[in-house]
Amino acid sequence: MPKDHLTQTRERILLTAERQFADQGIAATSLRSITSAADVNLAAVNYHFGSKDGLVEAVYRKHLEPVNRARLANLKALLAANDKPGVEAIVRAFVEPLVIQANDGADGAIFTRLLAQSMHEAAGHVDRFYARENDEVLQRYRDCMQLALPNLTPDEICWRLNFMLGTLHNAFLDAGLLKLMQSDRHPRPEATLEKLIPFLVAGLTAPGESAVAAL
Amino acid sequence: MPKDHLTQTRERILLTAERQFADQGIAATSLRSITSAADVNLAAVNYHFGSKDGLVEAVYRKHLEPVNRARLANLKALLAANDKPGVEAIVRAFVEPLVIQANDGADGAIFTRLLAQSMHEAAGHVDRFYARENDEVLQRYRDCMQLALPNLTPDEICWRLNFMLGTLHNAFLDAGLLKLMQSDRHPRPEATLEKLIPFLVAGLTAPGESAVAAL
DNA sequence: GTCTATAGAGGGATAGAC
DNA sequence: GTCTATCCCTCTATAGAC
Repeated sequence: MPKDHLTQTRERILLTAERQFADQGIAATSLRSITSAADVNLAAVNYHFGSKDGLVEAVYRKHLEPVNRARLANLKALLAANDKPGVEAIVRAFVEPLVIQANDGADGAIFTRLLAQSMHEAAGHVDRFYARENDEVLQRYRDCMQLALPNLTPDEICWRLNFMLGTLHNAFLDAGLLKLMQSDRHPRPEATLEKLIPFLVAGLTAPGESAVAAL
Repeated sequence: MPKDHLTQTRERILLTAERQFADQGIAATSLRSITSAADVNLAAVNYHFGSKDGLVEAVYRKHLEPVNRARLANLKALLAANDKPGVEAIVRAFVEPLVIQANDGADGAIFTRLLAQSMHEAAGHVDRFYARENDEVLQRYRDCMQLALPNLTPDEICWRLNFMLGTLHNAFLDAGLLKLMQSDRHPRPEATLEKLIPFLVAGLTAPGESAVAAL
């Protein structure tokens, strides 16, 4: 019994929704707009996802869970192979899953754009799910980063991880304002990654307060 | 004839709007919500601003124009005093107006949060105004940054300015995910600035492609 | 310049037939 | 699992009295 295309409707909604959410924002996207573009019935959203919020959470879960699983696995492997990993290795362990995700089929790159919005739509739908999902991952990376950068205070580590997240999310936002300034319209995720790594590594390893005070 | 409180209604709308836009996002904020919180009549928005879009643009104009004026003035002063400014000086010239703005009265800090959303609501209201307003400023800073970092390709300068913008906007986003990780709930803008500068300067001055190729 | 009242569009959700 | 039809709500914008 092939069940494959029994879920076609559900998948079509999901694919169309993530595209429109990323393009227009979640609040500005109506279920009617999604279902008509996906060529499915309006009521199907509520049947398959319960509500608009349910659909939003499904979109996030679909993409965010694999990324965070990979981040945790990478970190574990890194710590198993080396009891004091370098900063660049840690950054790559965190960022590469996002690049892999961005290259995953036609819809992967769309989600990276959506991700950039997530930090701001905090007041709304995502809030609890998104924050909780990321919290564990960030705590582990914070601890590992502290190992790699013992000269920085825990406080400073938090600041810099926070900066890194901001940089990261905006970097994949379809090049942000970059397109206003040059010709390269749609950089591949790998190209962005290779520009990003030196910037992040240098920022993270910059001399901190204690180093300045030591002068 | 004191005209001061003849514009009270207009000001109240503006103040309430920027707060709610920053908290909930523009699309998710209704004129009803604004006018009832501001204790003014619903129709007053259309009288004073023409439309919701008009109100949005007024909020942006109010805060963004002074910031960008200061950025251009700072850059001009910097180039007048020194024909090859340092990276840190350039970064400060760009970022400090934002900090000053964030400390401007009760509503300044609110706008910095709104600013972080602007890169993502591009599809909507702000688009043309916000992009055009920032474009000139960014071009001048790009040119100046190229002077300070002659080893980087123009392409690389653009990437890094873009990264800087992402970092910057998220940094003032009410500390983003930082609050999940530690106790310091509402860092002052100056505190954020001092953490931010070393991160940005290090990232911007990191060795680039040409430097790597030279090895 | 401020108000009430309402037009007119569009939103999410659901009941019930198939 | 899919569809139509519809309920009920909220939204922006405006007309017109004061």
